[in-house]
Amino acid sequence: MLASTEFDALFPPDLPEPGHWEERYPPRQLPAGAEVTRLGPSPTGFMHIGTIYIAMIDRDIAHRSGGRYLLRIEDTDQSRQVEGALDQFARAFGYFDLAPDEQEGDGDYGPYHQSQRSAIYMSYARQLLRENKAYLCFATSEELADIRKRQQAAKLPPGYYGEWAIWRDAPDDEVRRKLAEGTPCVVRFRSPGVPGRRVEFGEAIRGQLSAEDNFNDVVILKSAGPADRLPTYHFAHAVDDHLMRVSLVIRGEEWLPSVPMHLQLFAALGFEPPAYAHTSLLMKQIPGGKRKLSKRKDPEASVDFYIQAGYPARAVLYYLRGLASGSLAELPLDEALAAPIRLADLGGAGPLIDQVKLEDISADHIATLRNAQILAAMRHWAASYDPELASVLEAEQDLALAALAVERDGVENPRKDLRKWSDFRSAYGFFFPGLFTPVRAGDERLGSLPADLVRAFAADFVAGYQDTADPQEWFGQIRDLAAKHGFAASAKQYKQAPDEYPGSIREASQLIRVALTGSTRSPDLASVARVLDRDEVVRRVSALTQ
RNA sequence: GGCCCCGUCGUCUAGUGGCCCAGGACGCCGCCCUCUCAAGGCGGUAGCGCCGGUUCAAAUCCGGUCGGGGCUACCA
Repeated sequence: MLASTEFDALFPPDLPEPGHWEERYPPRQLPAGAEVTRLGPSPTGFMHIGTIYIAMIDRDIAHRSGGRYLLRIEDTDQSRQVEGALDQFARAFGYFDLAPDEQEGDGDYGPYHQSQRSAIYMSYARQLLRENKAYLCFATSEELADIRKRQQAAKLPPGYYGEWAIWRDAPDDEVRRKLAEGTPCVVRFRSPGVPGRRVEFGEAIRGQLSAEDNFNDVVILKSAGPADRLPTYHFAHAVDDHLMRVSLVIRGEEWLPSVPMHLQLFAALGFEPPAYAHTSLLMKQIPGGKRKLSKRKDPEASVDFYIQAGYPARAVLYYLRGLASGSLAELPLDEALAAPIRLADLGGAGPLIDQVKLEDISADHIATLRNAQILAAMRHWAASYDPELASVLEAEQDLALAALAVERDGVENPRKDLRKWSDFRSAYGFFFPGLFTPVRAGDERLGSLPADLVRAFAADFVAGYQDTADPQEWFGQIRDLAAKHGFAASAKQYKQAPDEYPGSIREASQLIRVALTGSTRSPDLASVARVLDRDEVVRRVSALTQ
């Protein structure tokens, strides 16, 4: 093994000792039982909905226990960095109201970007080197690929261990020569594990687990520039979660297999390991089965998908909460959002994201909102995602409120035709003259009714139109005209002798419906007509006569 | 391949040895309401992966098996 001074020469001369960081980041003064949780997203693209899922759990557990929930940006892979990712993170936290208690610029345990913590990682790596708990490895990617190939051929576990760990016990002179040549190297952890040995550890969701101990000499410091070397996830996890005094690490299940290795790292560094909870992965249904929601392939994996479509944040949170804990899904939304999430209630199996269920929940939620609340949310959403609609809503707020009141105010079961804000245009857009194009006779939406009949009916309707507030009376106008123009009085009657009528009262109503709403499906016509007001009704039905 | 996690209706789940020939929600189907939708009401469809074992009794405990998912990078 090289002398300490030789290792020291690999790092900046003024690099502090670990003790410095221990003092700089003292244990937190928190009540007993308080949990400190952390969210560690990587800015390698849009935020995954699973990240919001975990953030919700992180915050819930931290706050309920009197602890803190912090955000650490895990940007140790500069090559995968994506422009604008941080902005999107902020947008996502804002939308779901999951802002962390502590993050860059707001907290005593920063920096909260791993790329800015290089000196810290190097201090601890140097310490491990001096203690012979880590070593320098000069293996090239070609050599590593070759090792892997041979291991595969020999049906051996892949990895850097035993005889394959060519630099683990390399002669000092060999190491010195490579160093002198300036050959790039990484720092590897000298794993104390041996193949076949088992370890046990507790896990907050799954209980007591056991696994084969890690015997892989994982990379802890990557080889990039000598000035500020960056750590791998594993090393950063141990160092940061210790120094940030995190007590509970909640992360995705994909990390479960590396727990034995992480435990070795904590032990080698002399750190108390945190408690672990590994949430099951959110899955997507695919033809052959299911797989984890993929950032690359699945638009619904992105938080932006939910924000753009305009699913209310509370509905999404409620849905995710139900996934986390089945009993919470049985509770009404407000109660469920207020109830605690217990780690032990989380399932071990990965749930399929069910868009239809989310829409049902969302529609139910929107149905409970007051018209003014919906309008406010709509305007906020439209400002970003539908500017034309935004300006219409801005100009016609009273009309919007009146439209939203249709079959929602003063009824026992309110309309549920809004599942997300982007539904508004198709469900309510027709109320606004600026968004409505009058329908003319011959339009295919009118079905098979002869154009002449449509014109005559519309002309009669306009001529005698009474803007009455009584729905029965209002529909009476259509009934009378339907009879006059030879429509059957009921669908049943029409069905019995379809050749004798152009249609029934149903088709007659449909004619007016299409004229007023541009659609064959709409809310109660009499109510719609009241909101549109007399002139607009006449204008729209008159269009049919042209 | 090796290691790890998981396995109740199509989906999310309740269920911690008798209360379960398995309950709820979403979906789907039917009926009712009805000027069309969205709803709402009523009814229905559908599941303990399989095989052994323990037990008076198993969805529940044990073993095996099969299946699904994850990990196996100087990505996180």
